[in-house]
Amino acid sequence: MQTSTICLGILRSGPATGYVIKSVLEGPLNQIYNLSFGSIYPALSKLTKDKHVTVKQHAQDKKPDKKVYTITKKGISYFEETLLEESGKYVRSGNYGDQVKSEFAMLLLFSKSLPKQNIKLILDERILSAQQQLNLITYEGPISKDSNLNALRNSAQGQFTRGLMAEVIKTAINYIEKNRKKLHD
Amino acid sequence: MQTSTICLGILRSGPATGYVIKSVLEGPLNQIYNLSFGSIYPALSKLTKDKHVTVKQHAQDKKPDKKVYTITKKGISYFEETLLEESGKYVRSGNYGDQVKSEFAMLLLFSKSLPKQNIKLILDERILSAQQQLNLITYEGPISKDSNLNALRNSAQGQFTRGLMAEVIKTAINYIEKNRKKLHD
DNA sequence: ATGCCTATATATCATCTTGATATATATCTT
DNA sequence: AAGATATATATCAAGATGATATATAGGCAT
Repeated sequence: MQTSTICLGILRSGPATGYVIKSVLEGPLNQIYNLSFGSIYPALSKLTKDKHVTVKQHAQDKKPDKKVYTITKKGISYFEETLLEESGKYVRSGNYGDQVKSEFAMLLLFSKSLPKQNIKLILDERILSAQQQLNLITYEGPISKDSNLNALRNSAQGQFTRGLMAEVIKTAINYIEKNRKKLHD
Repeated sequence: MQTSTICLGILRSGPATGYVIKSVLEGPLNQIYNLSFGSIYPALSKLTKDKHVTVKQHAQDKKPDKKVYTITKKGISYFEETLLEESGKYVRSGNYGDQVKSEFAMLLLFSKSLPKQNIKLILDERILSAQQQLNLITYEGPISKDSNLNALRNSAQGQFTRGLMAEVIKTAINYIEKNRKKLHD
């Protein structure tokens, strides 16, 4: 999915800065998608140029201007058309699809080459890390002070998606706890 | 994890061509990791230059030579050192970690903008696709004619990793079947 | 048999993404 | 008072992707 489409989808729920878009991706949408500033900022510039969003610059002394982006009617139409046209190609991708890059799984696959004590530590840390990620996804407090992006997270779609990711993480934790002895005993 | 490290890890189980390395990643290691030829071939060239692998060229008439790569003792040492040194940083990454890009989950998150009939079709296709991926992971037949890469897949580590991915996929299928009505009813 | 698809096999490259780094201030914590 | 964290944008080298090109063999359908 193009970075600009992701930005439009998030901006559909309310105006936001590039920084807030990244925060949403790292917080409640953790496990689902992530993007670097190096792709978010150019995408927002392109969207502005194409009139899919408007930008209001809040001048700030000796800091770069804070740029709040708002989706336009043209942007909403474009987003909805793009999503419908391209929906088919996202079915066979994603985190249990064909674009996976699980460095953790590769590490376990190669773990015959690691001392058993290290494997134990790695699995302990992984379980802790997964539990923290579970907390991030299930967190229900406000995302950002003055943002209505909570709506996206709390919508039926947001609840469904976050619930799916939460179940997947719980399954992984249980599996590791139940089967870890095969790797270090 | 660097592409060269992945290649060394796979070559540890037996000599292979770049094409076979990609096949392994797409078959039994589906869901775990994937790489394009555009990164595999340069990695193998660099590994050859660094004497971490040797290459035997099988001349083929009017075709590019078939290049079979074999890991060297130096390559094995380098692989084991690298894996141990960097193991810590792979714990917080991966397919339920922080480097996720689930286009499917994003599509569902934005699915309020799609006609309900399309959502139904998307979910049907996704379940089918997930079941196919499950078949790929659990497939026990030979990977490649003359390769002992089956050993990697059938090792305790291979079984653990593939079992983890299989459980995750099954959880996702069950979750979608149980909760899909929230998205299109 | 002729055409078409799939598998085997390497190579290249424009375009995009990442992860690091730089810059700057406010606010919270110790 | 110092140090860490949060807010906020921007840039860029290095690496990865997805498409495309090239070439042959084998299977299978018409």
